[in-house]
Amino acid sequence: MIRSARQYTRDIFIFNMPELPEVETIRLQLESLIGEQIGNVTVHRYDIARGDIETIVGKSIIGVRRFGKLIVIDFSSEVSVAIHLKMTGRLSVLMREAIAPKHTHVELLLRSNRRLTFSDARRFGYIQVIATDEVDNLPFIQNLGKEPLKDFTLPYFQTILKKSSRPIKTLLLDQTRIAGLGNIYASEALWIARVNPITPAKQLLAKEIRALFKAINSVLREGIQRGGASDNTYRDLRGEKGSYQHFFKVYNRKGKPCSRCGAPIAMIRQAGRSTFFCPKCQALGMRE
DNA sequence: AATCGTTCCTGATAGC
DNA sequence: TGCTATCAGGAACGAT
Repeated sequence: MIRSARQYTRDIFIFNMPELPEVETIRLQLESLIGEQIGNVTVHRYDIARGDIETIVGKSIIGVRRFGKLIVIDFSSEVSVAIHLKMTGRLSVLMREAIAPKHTHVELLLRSNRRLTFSDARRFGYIQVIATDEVDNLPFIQNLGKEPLKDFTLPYFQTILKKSSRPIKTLLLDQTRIAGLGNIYASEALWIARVNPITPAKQLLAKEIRALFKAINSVLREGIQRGGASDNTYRDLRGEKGSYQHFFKVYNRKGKPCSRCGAPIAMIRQAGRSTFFCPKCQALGMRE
């Protein structure tokens, strides 16, 4: 396979970005800040801090919600902040005098002498101030698909699969269909369900759909239980790693033996993303 | 309406 | 050692 004029002999460095379990881990930890009052706000980059973020000074945190991979912190006086970490965004709670992480773009000084910082090397993420009653109208939330572990049901899954000819892996990553799945958990769920990632969605067999539905829910639940996956860059609110990376069956395991059948794990590219799977026990089966 | 390709960005890496 | 091209990916956006 010719990828470029250059041959890469070593595996490429792969970031792992926050997906539903990682964002949920952070959301749970942010709940410990409920009741905190914002003393001051420092913005280092206004393209990352959208809207008039100074309006939260003096307000108290009253709740933390999650919509797919989007975090919403609700403050008193009907003000909210929507935060998307995208690839390398990170939220950290530090003591007042602690050195902020590299690439810190926004700092919230809390009245308890702690700071909540938003840092992001890639700068794809954002922190956006919005009226609480406008949160549900955010385009991202308006277009978001069903939420796994909540209202994502088997009949809904069957319906969206039947309507799509896209490769199943690509469909799983579509946030307007299913909220919160990313590259890791989509690949892992497909391995568990023994479904080939390039299978057109509408061609999945009934038993494959049921297996995949169960696998999506189980990988996300286990991801949350393990505090997310820190294959590389992800850290939680306290700067600590999750442990789900130790349980990867396919993700970032190119060439390593499948734990089920021993065949080497393959890596392909789909819609510009890397997909890891076992070519033997996730072989494309017979379709009518 | 659904799907696809491009874009944003920079740390890590390999090759020279 | 230093320089440079390449690559990773969530989701917005434009094109088909």
